[in-house]
Amino acid sequence: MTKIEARKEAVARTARLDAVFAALADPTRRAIIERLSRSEARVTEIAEPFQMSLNAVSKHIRVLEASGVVARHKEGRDHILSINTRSLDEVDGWIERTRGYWEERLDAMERLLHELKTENKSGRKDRKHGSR
Amino acid sequence: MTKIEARKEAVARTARLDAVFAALADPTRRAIIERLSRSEARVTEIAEPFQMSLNAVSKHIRVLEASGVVARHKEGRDHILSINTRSLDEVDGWIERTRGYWEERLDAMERLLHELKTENKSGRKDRKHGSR
DNA sequence: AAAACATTCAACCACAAGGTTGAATAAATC
DNA sequence: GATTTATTCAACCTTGTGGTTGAATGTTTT
Repeated sequence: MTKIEARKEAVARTARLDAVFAALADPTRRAIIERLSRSEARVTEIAEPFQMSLNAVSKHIRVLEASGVVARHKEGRDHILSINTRSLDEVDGWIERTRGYWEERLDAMERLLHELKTENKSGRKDRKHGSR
Repeated sequence: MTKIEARKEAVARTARLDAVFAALADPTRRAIIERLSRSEARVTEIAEPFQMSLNAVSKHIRVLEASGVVARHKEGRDHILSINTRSLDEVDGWIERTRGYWEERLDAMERLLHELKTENKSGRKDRKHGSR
């Protein structure tokens, strides 16, 4: 990969992260994703539990689709939505990477600093994802 | 915990997720976090690499602070910023949980469907976080 | 105490976001 | 083929967001 290609890639990844994080920042959209994490569904089905108009939900779905978090395929007049977990992977990757740095430093300093300063701060931090 | 308390908790968690995801949706703010994941820093230090005004960066920092992703303490006229990974844990938790559902289903269906339908789609999906 | 520095506050602007309603398109049903 | 059903498109409104500049606040240096 050339330098220019690599730069393009990075820019694209940034834009994707922007879009996915923004998509997840709305509670309605997270609810839609949670709904879809259980099964595929049509637009109307998805809209049903919400107060707002069908149109509003349709717009939310478009945002999710544009961000790559949900995919759509048509079956006759129905539009069937489903989750695309690969986009979540990318976001999760960023979080893990960022936390990674922080925790490496913390691991090194924690015993030194925390043991010296505060004795009463209960046990080790809970490290969800092992390694790293 | 009473039902009402539990409801309040859920609402608060939703608001927190809103805030954290929104905070992470801006590339400048993610860059700030990445910067802080390496070491604490003052506002001016953080602002230095960016094109925009110091004021703009100051506002971004406030957003990050309001979302709980970064913490601030003052040392004289300097404001020292640092990351709070616990807020990232919460976000990560949501992602893992949501992807969890999806992948459970996928795990069950994947062999059936994918093996039957498409033979050429190379090996298993990469499962970053083991279990769940 | 005056000057320099670190940071925020306040007012403003352009534009995107989340919602509404009403009409348009396209497929299924009668 | 007329009607109902599923969904989007288009125009509009209000609020929030990211940026600007200029002044204000508080702290360190001289």
